[in-house]
Amino acid sequence: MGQDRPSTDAQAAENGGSVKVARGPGRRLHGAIAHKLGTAILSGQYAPGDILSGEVAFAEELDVSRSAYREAIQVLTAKGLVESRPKAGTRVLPRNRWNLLDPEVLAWAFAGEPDIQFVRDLFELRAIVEPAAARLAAQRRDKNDIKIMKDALAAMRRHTLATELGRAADRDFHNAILNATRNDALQVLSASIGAAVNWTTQYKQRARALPRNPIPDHVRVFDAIASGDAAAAADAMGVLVDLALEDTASAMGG
Amino acid sequence: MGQDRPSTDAQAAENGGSVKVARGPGRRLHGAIAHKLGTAILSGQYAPGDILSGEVAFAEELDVSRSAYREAIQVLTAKGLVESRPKAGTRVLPRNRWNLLDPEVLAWAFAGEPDIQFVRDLFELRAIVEPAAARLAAQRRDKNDIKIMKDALAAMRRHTLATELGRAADRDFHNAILNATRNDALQVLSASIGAAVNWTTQYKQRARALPRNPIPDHVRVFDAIASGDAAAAADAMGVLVDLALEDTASAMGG
DNA sequence: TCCTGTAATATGTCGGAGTAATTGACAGAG
DNA sequence: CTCTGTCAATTACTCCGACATATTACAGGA
Repeated sequence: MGQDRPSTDAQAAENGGSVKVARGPGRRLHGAIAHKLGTAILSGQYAPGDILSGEVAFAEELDVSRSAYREAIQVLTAKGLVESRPKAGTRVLPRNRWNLLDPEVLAWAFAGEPDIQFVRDLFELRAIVEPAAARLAAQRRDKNDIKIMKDALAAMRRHTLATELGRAADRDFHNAILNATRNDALQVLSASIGAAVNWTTQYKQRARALPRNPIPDHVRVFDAIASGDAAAAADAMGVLVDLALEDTASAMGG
Repeated sequence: MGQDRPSTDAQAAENGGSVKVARGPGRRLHGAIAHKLGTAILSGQYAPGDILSGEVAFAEELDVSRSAYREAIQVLTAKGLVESRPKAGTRVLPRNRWNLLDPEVLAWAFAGEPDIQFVRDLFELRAIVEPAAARLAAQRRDKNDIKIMKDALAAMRRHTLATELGRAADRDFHNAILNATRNDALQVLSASIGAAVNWTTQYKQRARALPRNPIPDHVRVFDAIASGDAAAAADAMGVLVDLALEDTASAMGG
């Protein structure tokens, strides 16, 4: 069920501007609108301080009802991207008000060409958080955590990282580490950053095959956590993050 | 904060159970609804997996229109607290889907009696992030950053930390450090955590006067950053966080 | 027992009407 | 000329009632 009714192209001849929002399956209309506006803001198409058209005008331009449009605006407001006030309209907030760590915002940021500087910031944050997470995991993991990590590692060995199974195993491995930290805040944060950073992996893969075998580095992290060596775990994870940074940088920077 | 009386709101009278949502000035109705439901979820009043009443029923119970109720639900959905599906209703998502680092979610978490374990998690994360931020600030600060920090420090000396001016100066000081990191992601994250952790300061203050003079510790951080000594900056900030943790723990745990 | 089609139900979407609040302009006082 | 208070216009906000759509649950048949 792609396009609803092209029957209204009569008005296309009239204004030629009604850009209907594409909505995939399982995706609500207001979600699609939020995605469209969110990516537009994150890509810089709307700059902080800009004022969006009035509700009625914008909703009509998108060919949606005001209800759907407003619900989308509430989503953007909840994520700190915009702010609406009577008489003043809806304006894009300054960048430091954005919830840049919100998973959906991160997805919007990586929907188009991601800002190099922002990717650098995320890697920097990851280099801070992930080793600390590994340290905590080494201190708090139990038998069950170790088993899950071992299984994931085995799956990574079987399937290469180029396959979906392999990437799933990689995610499982890192998630197991996060679970072992017993820290919900750290867990949520690290999962978001990890997912976002892995978006860049797609570009990297597209450029060329992975030049390095990632298994040994993962094994080093696993051994340190399993043996309860906190310092070694933080160290090994730091190496892992650094390598990912190098690969991504060389793939993006040229 | 809110005088939300968890009492059973004995509405045995004829008003049929309309528990009107209180909405302060500058606070939209849907925002008030989101706040009410958000705090209810964060406080455990609704557990993950629970299904909220139908839109029509719930909206009528709150004595608001379905539109306003729906916009509030969109806000909660955007923050990962709930998920709505046709015929299935709106259910509370598992805790690991919540955007715990969203400023508004943090505010909701601290609206009532905050969960001890969660506070512990936040302090742990802060102990990871803040020293790293101080390290980066020491490496990247410029003349202007140093001037702002120095001014804030002077203001902290003039006004005690018990006054609003003093706390504002403290915030300025820490914000100056974050700005000096030149890392947007780190900035947003640290600002959220810092604000949330400072909520606990209110309880701490209420319990007893601050037992320690915080100025010398702040000076140590400032000197290290100003002189560009990254390791010393991280160290001094670590001390600062540890001291805050001790104070809060003794005030909360006894 | 399993599968398939059908019906019920709650969310999703729509359009319009009326309310409330903020801003910007204007007039008057200092 | 500047400042302050009031007023009006504009805009988002809220409410309402109806219809569309998707998903679940149940009943019927293989």
